[in-house]
Amino acid sequence: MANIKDVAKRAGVAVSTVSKYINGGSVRKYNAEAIQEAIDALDFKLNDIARSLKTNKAMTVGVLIPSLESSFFTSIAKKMEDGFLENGYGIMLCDYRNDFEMEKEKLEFLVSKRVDGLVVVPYKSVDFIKTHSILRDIPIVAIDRHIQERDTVISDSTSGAFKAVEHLIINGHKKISIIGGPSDIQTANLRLEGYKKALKANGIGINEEYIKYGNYTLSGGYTQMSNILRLKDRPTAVFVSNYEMTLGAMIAMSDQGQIIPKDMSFVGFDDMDMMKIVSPPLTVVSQPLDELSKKAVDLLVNRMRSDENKKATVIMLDTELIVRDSVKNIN
Amino acid sequence: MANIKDVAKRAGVAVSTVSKYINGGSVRKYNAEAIQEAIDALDFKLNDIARSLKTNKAMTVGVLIPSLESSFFTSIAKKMEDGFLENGYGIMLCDYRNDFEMEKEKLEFLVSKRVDGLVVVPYKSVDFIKTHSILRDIPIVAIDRHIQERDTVISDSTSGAFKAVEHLIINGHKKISIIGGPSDIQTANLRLEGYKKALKANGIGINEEYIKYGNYTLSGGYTQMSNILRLKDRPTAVFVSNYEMTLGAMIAMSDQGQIIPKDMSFVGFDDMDMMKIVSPPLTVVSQPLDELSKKAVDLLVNRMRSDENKKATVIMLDTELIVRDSVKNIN
DNA sequence: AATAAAAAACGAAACGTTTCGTATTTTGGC
DNA sequence: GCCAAAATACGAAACGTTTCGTTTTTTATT
Repeated sequence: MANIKDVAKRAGVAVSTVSKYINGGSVRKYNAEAIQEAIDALDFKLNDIARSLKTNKAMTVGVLIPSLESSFFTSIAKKMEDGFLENGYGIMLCDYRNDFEMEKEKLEFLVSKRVDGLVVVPYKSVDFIKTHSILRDIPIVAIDRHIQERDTVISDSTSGAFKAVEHLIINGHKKISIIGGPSDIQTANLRLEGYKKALKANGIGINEEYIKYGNYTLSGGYTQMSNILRLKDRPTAVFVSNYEMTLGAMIAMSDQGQIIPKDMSFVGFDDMDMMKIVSPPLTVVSQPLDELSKKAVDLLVNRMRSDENKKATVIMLDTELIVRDSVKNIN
Repeated sequence: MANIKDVAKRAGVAVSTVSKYINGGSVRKYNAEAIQEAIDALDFKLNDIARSLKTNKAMTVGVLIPSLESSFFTSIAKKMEDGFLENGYGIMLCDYRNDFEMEKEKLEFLVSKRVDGLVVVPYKSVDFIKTHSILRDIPIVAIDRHIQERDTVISDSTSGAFKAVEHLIINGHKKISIIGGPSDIQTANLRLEGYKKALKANGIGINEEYIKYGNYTLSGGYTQMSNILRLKDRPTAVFVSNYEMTLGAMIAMSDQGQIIPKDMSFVGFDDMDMMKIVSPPLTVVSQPLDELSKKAVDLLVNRMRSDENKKATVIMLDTELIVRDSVKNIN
């Protein structure tokens, strides 16, 4: 495989001149032509690894999401990839299966690839990122969940959950269950908080039995929904606080021969395509994915380009309640 | 940031000794201890880029799939990632949005990162891969679709489609439509072939009006299903030949107030979780994803480890028809 | 046409590793 | 305790770039 030296030799110029040409520096016309001829003839491809070693820039950003099987996150990943590509960056996409050990491993893997920056949907790595010798110094944007002293883009989980529950209350529901997430995930807590606030604001007491903690996965949603269906004093409605669990909860419903919204009203979280085709179409809290992705890209690109140490910015986006057919009016 | 030189200095040994230690060579005990102490104290992290430059191995494989928003492919990607990790390889995952230009770009991006091997779900890049100067010499495993003279893992599309259509016929259907894929995608052709074979084998004539070509995306399925519903002589059943289009076709049905299987019988392709929770649960042709992923990993790892030029192996896996509730018996 | 200033080309050093041939130390058999 | 053989350590070169200080060439001014 030809390298820059071979090109220089064939073109009859110095290596540094070839380098300059490749990187867009000004070069005398006849040299430019000779170099280009040599590049074509030798089928020279620049060795990015060598360049990275020298420049200490990989022109690559790492993207770490909880799971590749979550359309919510892959959808964001895809949108961000577009944005980064426009800015000249490629991406390395990894997932960590909602596993803390793997989360750390993948973070280190990405760092070992010397990515220039990172977009992370953090699970338990918040402290790890803060203390890890290298991660500490690398530009990172957190999405979906907050990392202290880091640029962060999130949507307003609390008010989203509030809207969802309020909607149920307006439709006459008083016995409302929530399938929340693990208490070590920020969005889970915030959504639970929104749930509680909405109940309180409407003078409805909190029944601890109605509060279930899933693990943000499909099977978690399934399990918790099953538990809810077994309750003696069964709720008339349930708010499921993320996308995967919403799917899982629906499987549980259908497995038990329960009909939405006849037997149970439903409000889900995250408006994926799927929410429109399931039967019935689901009422959901929708996060602005396009905006979220765009902001994340902008923040990270800025951070990577300038090394002035600006303070972290936190962007919180509004959610929207999309009303479809999964809530029964029992007034 | 500490490098291997700093470690050597602090440990009082030569750089090459540190290198040997890091790479598992035998080193005198007191030196090993001193080196480890230095590594810890200086928080030394090996620079993989420098190592890659020297060894010409990145211990990374590139995975290129058509779309990150297709659960079918992300699911495979995830399974393969596990396998590669077990073998010490990290992965770079990319998608190309079913776009040939982007397919080429991403291929070149991955190559520019000097990945050691590639797993590709090829769209139109078959020739590109065959002729491109670098791709020609890099280990590549094709999945889902075949690349000549390359290791390939696919499932038997033709017989899968055959089973699907046969199932419809057994249930009394004669007017059977297919939503196939673009004619430039191999699986699309093979599945169409299976469809035709099944009809012929059962003495049913082929009605060109019943053959629709979608683009393997959700919206393509939607459009083609809408077209089918508009047909004067409407079919009683439809076989949709991939996962995304199946979803799209279902949205179209529900948008037009059509009920499965009352108004139209359905057989889909690829048994994702979703197929179980939609209502009704869908009868589908299922591909063995675990096996497919595992074989792909094995093939590529072997290929990367030995550079003997073994002939390409093609593995074809069997599909399975999973019968659920989306086909009406009209006998 | 001479000269100063600007532009371009040059060559060597550096990035952080691994590798390889050589030098040194350790081991074990006598 | 000696010596050969085995084990380990060493130092320099190399991987393919970029960068920077210096030299050469071109351009502009008079």
